[in-house]
Amino acid sequence: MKDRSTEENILNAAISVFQKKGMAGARMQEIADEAKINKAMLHYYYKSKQKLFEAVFRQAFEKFAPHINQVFNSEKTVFEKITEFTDSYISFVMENPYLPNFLIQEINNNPEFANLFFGSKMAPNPSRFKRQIEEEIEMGIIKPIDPKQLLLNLFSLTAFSFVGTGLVSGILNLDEKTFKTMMQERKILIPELLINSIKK
Amino acid sequence: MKDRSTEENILNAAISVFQKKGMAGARMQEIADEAKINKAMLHYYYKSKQKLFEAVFRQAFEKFAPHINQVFNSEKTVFEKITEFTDSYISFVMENPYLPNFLIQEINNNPEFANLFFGSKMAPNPSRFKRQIEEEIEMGIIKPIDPKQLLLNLFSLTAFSFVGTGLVSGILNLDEKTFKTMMQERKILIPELLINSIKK
DNA sequence: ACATTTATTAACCATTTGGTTAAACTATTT
DNA sequence: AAATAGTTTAACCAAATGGTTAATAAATGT
Repeated sequence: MKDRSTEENILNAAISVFQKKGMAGARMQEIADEAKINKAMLHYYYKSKQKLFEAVFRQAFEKFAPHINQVFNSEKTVFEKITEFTDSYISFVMENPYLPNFLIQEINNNPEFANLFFGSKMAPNPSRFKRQIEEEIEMGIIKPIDPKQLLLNLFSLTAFSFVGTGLVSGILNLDEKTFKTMMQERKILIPELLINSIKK
Repeated sequence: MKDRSTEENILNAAISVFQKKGMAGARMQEIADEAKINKAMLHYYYKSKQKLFEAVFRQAFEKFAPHINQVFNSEKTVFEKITEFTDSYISFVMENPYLPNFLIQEINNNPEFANLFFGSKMAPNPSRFKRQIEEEIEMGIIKPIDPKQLLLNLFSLTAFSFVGTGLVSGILNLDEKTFKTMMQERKILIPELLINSIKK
């Protein structure tokens, strides 16, 4: 952290606190402390906790959406998309480990609010990808599958480890180092698993 | 809900509220309202919010652990375990949709507290299952794999849909009915996917 | 240099929230 | 039936929390 503007400092502190504790668990005072400024500044730049939360949520959503859109809207083949998504998404999440959990949590807690984002232009749209799957099935490249199930498999396999870190590490007895090694291995393992299951 | 004892009513109300809103988001007043009793009763039967939360967490953990132990400690083959876990776990979670998310969330938020449970006797222990995998590999039934990765795949594919319901439904544009249909389909789809990937 | 706008702070305020208390009400015991 | 123990409630309390204010400091324009 360099010598950023106050407003940026606040947003960064808010990202850190909100993503770890969620809307309900976050405290304005803690955000102020982390940003090393007076609590009143939070309200000076962002009117309310809700508004500040919205800024954090928007930032998270905008960081996350491109990874999905890469799958939905690029020119690559399905196999390439699976491989590249897995790799880039795992790398991304390892550097933003709280982000997927934060998005999931707050979307679950406040569906109407989340729909503002799913209704917007930047919202990922799966229709093109669905068409692509149908085409590749017809061309005999991949076996018949429900595109939704394939996507759900892809998202599950890549995201769950991070969302459920604590539970997973608890059940499997993983320390942090083992966990990270496994995630690197999964960059190969997941595409292998998914591609093998659909290739003809 | 019949005409249970007050203490049971409180616990049920607490389960409902805590599982939906988490420790931080839950309000004692809301639990009292849901149990249709005075807020002081919560403290009469359970000393504090923390204690009440612990009762809810314990109940959730005790409901959840057997599904894992079924995989870890039964006499079945690996293939049978994959099939049976998927089926029973998806059924279970469809009836307790907030439970996995609740566990994951609170374990992430409070790892030291969670370790009390992972350290206890009822805590799932994967060592027997790991040995079984090694044996079946040696016997030529399944391909060489890391047991931890197999388990992680199994848990990811079954649990993520429920933990990330909102996000998944948002991205894939699912209504509740489609979601439920897909989950039924996954009882077949997931074992197929996993077994095919490891059978020799 | 002076005035004006912008940024920042310390002190406050109102509401929410977990928790307590004293009194009332309901069994249960003798 | 009186005494005792257990249950339930309304009213209350203190701390935490989101938010405001008024005064001050810093920057900017003239």
